[in-house]
Amino acid sequence: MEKQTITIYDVAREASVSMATVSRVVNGNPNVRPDTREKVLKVIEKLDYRPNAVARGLASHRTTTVGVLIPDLTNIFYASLARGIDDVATMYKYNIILASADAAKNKVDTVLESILAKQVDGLIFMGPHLSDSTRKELERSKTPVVLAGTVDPLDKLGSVNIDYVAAVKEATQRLLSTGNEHIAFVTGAMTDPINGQYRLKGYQAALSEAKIAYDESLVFETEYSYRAGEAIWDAVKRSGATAAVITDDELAVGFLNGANDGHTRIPEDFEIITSNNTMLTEIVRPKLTSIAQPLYDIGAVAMRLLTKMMNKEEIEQKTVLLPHSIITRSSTK
Amino acid sequence: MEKQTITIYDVAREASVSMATVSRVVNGNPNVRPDTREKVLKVIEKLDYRPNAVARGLASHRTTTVGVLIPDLTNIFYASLARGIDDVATMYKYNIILASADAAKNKVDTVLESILAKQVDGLIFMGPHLSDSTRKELERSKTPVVLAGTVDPLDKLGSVNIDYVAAVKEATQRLLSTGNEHIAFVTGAMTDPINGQYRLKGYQAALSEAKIAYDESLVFETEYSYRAGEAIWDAVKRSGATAAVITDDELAVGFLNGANDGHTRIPEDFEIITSNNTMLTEIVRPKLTSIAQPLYDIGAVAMRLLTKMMNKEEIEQKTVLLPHSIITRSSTK
DNA sequence: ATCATAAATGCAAACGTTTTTACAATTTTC
DNA sequence: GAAAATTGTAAAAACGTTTGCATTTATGAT
Repeated sequence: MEKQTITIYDVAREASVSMATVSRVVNGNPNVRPDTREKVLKVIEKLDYRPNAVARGLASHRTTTVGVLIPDLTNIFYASLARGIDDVATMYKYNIILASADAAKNKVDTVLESILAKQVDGLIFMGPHLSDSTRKELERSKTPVVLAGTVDPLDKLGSVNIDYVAAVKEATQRLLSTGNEHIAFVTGAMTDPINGQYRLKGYQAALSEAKIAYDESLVFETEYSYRAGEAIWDAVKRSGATAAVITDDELAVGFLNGANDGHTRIPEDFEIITSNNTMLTEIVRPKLTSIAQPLYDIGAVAMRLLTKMMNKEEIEQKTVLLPHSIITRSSTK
Repeated sequence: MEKQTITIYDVAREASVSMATVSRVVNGNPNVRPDTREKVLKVIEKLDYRPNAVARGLASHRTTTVGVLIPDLTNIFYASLARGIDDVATMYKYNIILASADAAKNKVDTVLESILAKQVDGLIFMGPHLSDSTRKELERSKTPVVLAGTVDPLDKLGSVNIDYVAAVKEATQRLLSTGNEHIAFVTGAMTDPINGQYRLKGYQAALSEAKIAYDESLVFETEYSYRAGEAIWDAVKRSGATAAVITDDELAVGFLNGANDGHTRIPEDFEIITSNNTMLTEIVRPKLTSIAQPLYDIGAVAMRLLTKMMNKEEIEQKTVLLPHSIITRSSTK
């Protein structure tokens, strides 16, 4: 009663051809006469033969599997990217080994190791921070890697993003344009390059162009979660800010509700711009003005880029910047 | 420059032992003398040897990989289950091959086939409906399967759920208790057993016990999405209902905002109970009263159950019902 | 010491494919 | 009609492990 599997050998025998020929048929190799192909296909059908991907992977050194590292499955931002990744992966016949790796918990390297052991053909990395040890691990494995929705400050790996500097600058300018002089910047860990090196720069650039002094006490560093947003509202309000650029929707939504529940009127008394334009921005009241990133596309393009790398195709540019915009809703004047 | 990999053979040679011994060391087989183990470990360290999981899978017929089918990654309900699954999988050293398979698009069987080809040791199936062809495919593969957050009307496969009949019955009773006589039931496809056979039954049971005639025109069948909720609000309102039981949070949130934007006061003029108690219920205003399902746990327990099946351990019961409750918030009186 | 037993190791055959090589059969070319 | 080129097929060697079995070495009781 054990898994008695039909192998390529059974098919070969039954069709009176060699295993090699069956393999060719299965893989669409043109060097097979139409009638033998036909004959083999008949037998495959009859025996209901299914190639074993593991054996195939061992023999061919290709597993048609890619690893995907995601910090948090339940964060809509990452889930949206993942959907783009998944769709394109399926399109190109790749399976995805997904692993969530909370950077905070130092799980990344362990998880990565287990994924690499599975001989994935490529890897997509989401999440804000790529540690040195992770980078080293990746290099040693020589597996093609693309970052999705996160930057590589060393600019060595493939990556797909929007221009975070410009986006945050525009968002800040939008708030400046309605007369705000004290604009808070609420974001995640500054050690993440995307925050500390890119977004912050955009924020500062906008202020500087408007001849407003950068005030560190208006920068709030917290984590990306609803609760964190609720929690930080009071502090931001007390800082004297009259508007905020927030870099994550869950955070922004928590923040907004903190304001709502504290009876501050949005946008009359306080304006908010968030950054990811996920469904959340439309669910809350007032709806949130947001930087619009093409989330699905970032994932999709990242995966597409990865397929090229895995095929060793020529890559015109390994850092792709997708367009962004600002969608005005009701949390700004 | 090609991937010159260190194999078990290299380690064996360098440590002057046989491959078998190295294999034993790597796999923690106790039949190795401490000092040889030590010696081998040193060499492994020195050569930075990493076992190839594909070869391992071929030789041992175990891949330490499980397949996970998810209908929609961006639906927080499923994402929450997935997180539970992922955590437990990691705990037991399994990797996850994740595939999203929109049942609507008939992708399920194709995707499933590709996953099974990868020789996964087990499979977790989410999503409301298990078609006959899918079921057949699963049976033929003899792969252990657990359904998470969905029922098996034939009661053949493992599954982890709450008692959907009781939960919806209680939710309906909650609405009856505040005097509602026309309660709408807003849900997904009735062809999905979880809706047509379980939840509906709970709804009907509550009505019947309250001696209220079941009125089919109060049952609304739509899809699980924010837009669908917004869209259906008017129809429900026009039906004369004064309250609704809704079986998906995104749907409920859309519905709520439809009501809000149409200036119906919740809960004064219309009461709502939703079903999944995701973060969304706390994000909207008024916050939504909800059936509370232990989402993370459903996923976690499902994965745990699957590990037992994969180990061929004795299973006390293959259908697990986890406790539920009703969390009262502000969308009910 | 001696033998029986148990523990540690090695040998070599799987595992189910792909891929290389070689050759036979066919087709093309002149 | 022979030589050359092409095509179709088979045989066998990888791929990097695990594992059953045989063999060697250690252990302990006599």
